[in-house]
Order: sequence, then structure tokens, then C-alpha cells
Amino acid sequence: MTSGEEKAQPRDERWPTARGPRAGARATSRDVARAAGVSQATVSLVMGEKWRGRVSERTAEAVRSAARSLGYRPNLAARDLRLGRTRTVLLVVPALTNEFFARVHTGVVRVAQEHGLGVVLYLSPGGTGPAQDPFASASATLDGVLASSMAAEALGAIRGGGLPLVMLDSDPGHEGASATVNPDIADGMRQVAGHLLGLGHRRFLHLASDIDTWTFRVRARALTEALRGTAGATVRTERAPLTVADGLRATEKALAEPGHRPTAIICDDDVLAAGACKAARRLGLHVPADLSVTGFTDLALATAVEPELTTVQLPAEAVGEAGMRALVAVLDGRTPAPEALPVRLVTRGTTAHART
Amino acid sequence: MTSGEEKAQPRDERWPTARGPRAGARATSRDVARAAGVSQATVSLVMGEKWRGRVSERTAEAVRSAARSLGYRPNLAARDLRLGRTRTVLLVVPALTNEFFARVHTGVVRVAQEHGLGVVLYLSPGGTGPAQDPFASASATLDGVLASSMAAEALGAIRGGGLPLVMLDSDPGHEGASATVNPDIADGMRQVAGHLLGLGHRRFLHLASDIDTWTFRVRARALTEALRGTAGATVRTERAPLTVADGLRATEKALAEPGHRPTAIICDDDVLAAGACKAARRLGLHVPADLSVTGFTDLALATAVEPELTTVQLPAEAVGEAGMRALVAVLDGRTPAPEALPVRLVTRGTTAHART
DNA sequence: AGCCTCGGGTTTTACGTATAACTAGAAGCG
DNA sequence: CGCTTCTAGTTATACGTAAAACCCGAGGCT
Repeated sequence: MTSGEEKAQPRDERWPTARGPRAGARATSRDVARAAGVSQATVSLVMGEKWRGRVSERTAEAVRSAARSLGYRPNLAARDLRLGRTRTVLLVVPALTNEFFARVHTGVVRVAQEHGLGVVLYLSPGGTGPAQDPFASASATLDGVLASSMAAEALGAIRGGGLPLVMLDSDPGHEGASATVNPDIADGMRQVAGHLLGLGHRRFLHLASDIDTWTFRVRARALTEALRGTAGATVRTERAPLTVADGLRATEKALAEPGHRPTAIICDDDVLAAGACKAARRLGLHVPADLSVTGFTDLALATAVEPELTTVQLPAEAVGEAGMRALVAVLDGRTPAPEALPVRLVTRGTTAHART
Repeated sequence: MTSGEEKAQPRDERWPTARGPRAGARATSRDVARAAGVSQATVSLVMGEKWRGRVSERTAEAVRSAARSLGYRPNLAARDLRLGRTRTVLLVVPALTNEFFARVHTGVVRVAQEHGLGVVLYLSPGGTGPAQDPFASASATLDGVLASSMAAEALGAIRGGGLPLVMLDSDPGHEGASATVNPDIADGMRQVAGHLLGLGHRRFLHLASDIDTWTFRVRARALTEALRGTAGATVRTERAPLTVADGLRATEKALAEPGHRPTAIICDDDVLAAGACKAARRLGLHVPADLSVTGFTDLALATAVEPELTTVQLPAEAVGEAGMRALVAVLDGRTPAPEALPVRLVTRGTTAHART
């Protein structure tokens, strides 16, 4: 007696409820095969672009046209399952409110889009957080990872995954990284130093970031080295978090101290430079006549403030693009060389000849 | 006759080449089942949290502990294939270089992370582009879409997908949208008008965006209405693209025209306000003594410029968070009500009493 | 006793794809 | 001719999971 028949209802609604009209059950490769009068395998071969000598041009075209008229689109979950991959990469950055990373992200997404890859974003906890596992919280299965050096804490968990890892704005030859892509920070700082030395400046304040990552260490080292060659050039360092307010505070403090009054302030970032300019104004100093200030990164605010900031323009989008391209290369089995992208000093209104 | 036994070799190297040491073949639910001495189905039931009366607490615990010690993590591609979904949502915005959208994105990602969803970003072509199909370029299979009103062009393709769609910063009751989430733009503009009227201003310049989307239309309408009640209040409108430079140009032009010299400039965005301030300074006007200026959004540059901008603070992250939460609700079959998030006027240095 | 229910599982199947292994006919060839 | 090789496919299987359908022993009810 075949009971168990009378409960028929709960078969539908395979989708929780939403999605409205259930988007009329997409066509599968089998549907295409039926329409084209071939086997499913043949469809797969044709769609996979790997049918060089396996399928005749005639049938290939038949398959393609059947696919087109059915609006066939491969089910990517199935393909991923079969191939053991995900077409998804993780981008790890500390915060998107930082315009630099927002631009890097833009670049990453742009080339990911070209390659049919999805980018899922993981916001690394801001230093304080317990650096929870990205794989637990994000969609967990990934093909590769792009990470900023400023997100170093999260890297332990990532390394554990054994995934291809491209480091951005980070130590070239970073251990465990499959590739690295950086703006040429050192050269940027050299350009700044050259520019200011050429204007006659000798006493500098280096307004540095208070966090200790590659990108900032390089700035400091490059500055020291660039100044070494010039007799009488001295530099004092003050550290501050990367905000306008902190830059202002740190500058006020540094300028209040006796001795070694700088004629130029070299900042690790534009926000610090903006703060420095504000501080100078409050102290009655005129920028750039009394005091030169340089920024770094070339954020939007660099041209919003007055005078506009002389700063080093970092190719943020290009970093993202190159990083994503490098990751694609790694995924394809190639091994890209470390890249250092050129930067350039943009001379605007905050630097001038040193007072004599 | 059971032949077909003798072929054993060509089984390995399932991964194309990359990935280095092949990350030691992850444990599957079957491995867990074997370890726990149960069937694969039982593992699936236990891990799926849907085993209320189907599995005893004893075996459930056995399964969990086996899973833990094997480091089992479900293969999401397989789960997706089975369930016909993707745990991936698409966020459509015009650009991330716009700080507002970067912050919205941050909010979206934050709550997506909580729900184990991935966010893939689609950058809608900047108005000029041919609005290519997001599904072709991005990872194509999605559970839902979040879109900004400024990305309206791409919506046709999205609507075609029949996916749940949450509109951000957009017309409530937007056709085809499953939900909408906006900052309360109208109220923000009312607060601006009230503030300036209270300071004695009567002649206004409205420095507006040149693009025609909900968020900007609302500003204009709210401003007109707020001014309607006050005798003698007049407003002229000037349009410009949302950049500092264009704001500067538009302001210079507007102030150069004879008649109706405004005492206050109300801007649709902070970047326009920054431009307006620069223009005023060039014309020898002192902000705020001679001219008041207000912004909108409260971007980072609002506090970087001097004087700092009086502006309407939009809860960008909250918009992203609420939007993502609404999408999750829709995915769960609920129907969230349209949300209007409160905004607040932040009074800083660019507004003061009108000259008498 | 005969029957149903119910707890606690197991077996089986399906999701849609990619590809290894097989096959059949045609051609090459000494 | 008898052998291999090439072309153009087909068949069969596996990927890892979710869940429907089945199964079995122990009570419970009448």
C-alpha cells in the first residue's frame, strides 16, 4: 500500500519565498544539448572553448546557436564544484573610508570584472580587534587573496589557507606572498627631498604615521638616505595617527618645542599635511612663505584645501589593477615578478623657497 | 562481468597547476561521517542546524566533535548547487572614489560579513558607458542586488534578472524595488534652511548637482518648500558637476552676475561647498563673515578645509547596513518597510549671521 | 494482537557541469 | 589486407551537499 502519497504540497517553493516569479528555471547544458541534437558533453566542450579538434565547426555552431536562443548561461556553482574553485577572490584592507584603499579597490574590481571574477571584501579589524578568521565570516571558499600590508594581523589565518596571496603596498619578497605590487614609495620620498632641498630647505620635520608597516618604514628610510648626501640637512620625526586632527596636534606640539625650528614639514600622508597647514595657520605662520609642507598620496582633499597640497601622487587604482592582474597570473600558474609602480611629485601651493 | 577494475592511475592533480602544495584536500561531510560512525546524511542534518527531532543529542555531539577535529568546512559550491543559490549579492554604485559610496559599501560589507554573504561590486559605467550587463561581467549568479539611485542606467539589466532588489538613496516606492533605504535628505535640507533663516539670511544661491537623480531632486524640492514660508526669501539655482573645481567655477560665475547677490550658498555636496569657499576667497569675500556656505554629506574634506564646513551629516555606513539588512530580510521572505534614516546638521565654521 | 506513531537514523537521488575513457567510422599505409 | 591513427563524437562518472523517501524497533492505543 503506497501511503505517503497524500502529502504532496511541500514540494514547491525551493526558494524561501522571495524572488517573485521564480525566474523561470534557467536552461541547463542538457537543455541545450537536446535542442541541438547532441550530447551534454558536447555542449560542455563547445562552451568551454576547448574543442579544437574534438568537435566539427558545424555542430559547434549548432550548439552555440541553440545556447543563444535558449539564453543558456552556465551554472557557475556547478562548474565551481566540478573544478574545485570559486572565481572569487578576497580583498583584505583595513578600511574603505581611507580613500587610498577605496581607489585600490576600484582598480581591483575593474580587472576582476574583466576576468569574470568576483571580489569579496574583508575589512580587517582595526588593529584592536581580535583578527577573526576571514574565512569563517566571508563566503569562505576562495581562489586567492589580495591583501594590503596594513592588514597584516589577518594574514596568519589567510596564510593557513594555503591560497595564492598577492600583497599590495607591501614588502617585496614578503614571505608567503605569491607576488607583490607596490607604488614606488622610496622614489616618491626621494622626489620630495630633492624638491625641498632644491628650494633651500635644510631643517625638516618628518610628520610620520604612528603605525609601523612597510609603506611607512620605507618613507622614513628613503628620507634619511636622501638627506644623507646634503651637508647640514637635519630631520626630526614626530608620529601621529593618520587624521587631520592628530596631524594638527602633533605639528603644534613639534613647533612649540625649542631649538631646531623646521622650515619644511614632510608628511607621510595628505591628511597629516592638511593638519600641519591648519596648525601653521593657527601659529601665525604663512604656508608656504614661512613654512613648506608636503603630503603623500594625493587624496581628494589635497586640492580641496587652500593652498593646495604639494604631494606625491600614488597610483592607487593602478596598484589595484596590477595586483589583480598578478593574482590572475598566479591562478594561471605563472609567477609574476614584483612590480614597483612609478609615482610622481605634484608641485602645488604648499612649498616654496626657504626663508633666508 | 565486472571488468573496469584495472584503471587506477590518472586520478590526481585535480587542480590546474597553481595553488602550490594543493592545500591538503579538505575534509568532506563524508569524511566526517566516517569518523563519527554515521551516514553522510546525518552529518548534513547536524551541520544544517535542522535536526530538531531527527538526531539524538549524543550522535549530534559526536558529529560536531568529529567535524571540529577534522577541520571540516562545508563546500559552499556544492551547497549552492544543491540549494540553487549563491550567498552572493551585487552592489551597484557609480564609483568608489566617491567617499559617500565607499562608506555605504563599508556598511554593506559589514553586515554581509555577519550573515556569511559575499558582496561583489559592480561599478556602473559613468553615465556615458553603454551600461553593459552586470551579470555577464560579474560572477553572474546572484541572490540579490543592492543599487544606488545614481546607477539607474544599469537597472534595466538587473530588473530583467528578477532578483530581489534593494534601492539605496533612492525614491521610496521605486518601481520594481523590494525595499528602499534612504537618508532623510529632505529633513537635512530643511535643517539647513532653518539654520540659515535663523541667522537672518534671505538671498540664497543653491549650488546644485548637474545630475538628475532622486537624491538631488529631493534637495531642491525641500529647499523650495522650506523657504516658501518666509517672506522675502529668494533662491537662485546654479548647477555643476560634483567636483571642487566645478564648484569653484560655478560660484565665480554666479557671483559675478549682477543683481541678487546671495548672502548664503547652499550646496548639494561638500565638494561643491569647498569649491564655493575657494571662489569666495578669490573674490575677496570672507567666509563666513561676508558669505555663509553649507555643504552636504560630511565628507572627510569637510573638516580638512579651513574654515571647516557647516554641513549635513549623512549616515552613509548606516545606509549600507540598513540596506543589506533589508536585503537579507527579503531573502528570508519578509518584506521590510522603506526606511528613512535620520540626518543631522553639523554647525561648523562656514555659517554666520548675515551682514545687515 | 494488530495497528499506528514516533524517534532516530540510513539510502538514494538530484543539483549542472567537466572530463576521462570509450567507440565507431574513415583514412593512411606498407 | 590488417594495422594504426585520426576525427567526431558519446557514455559514464565525480565533484560535495541537502533532503525526500524509506526503514526499523519501541511504545501506545484500542
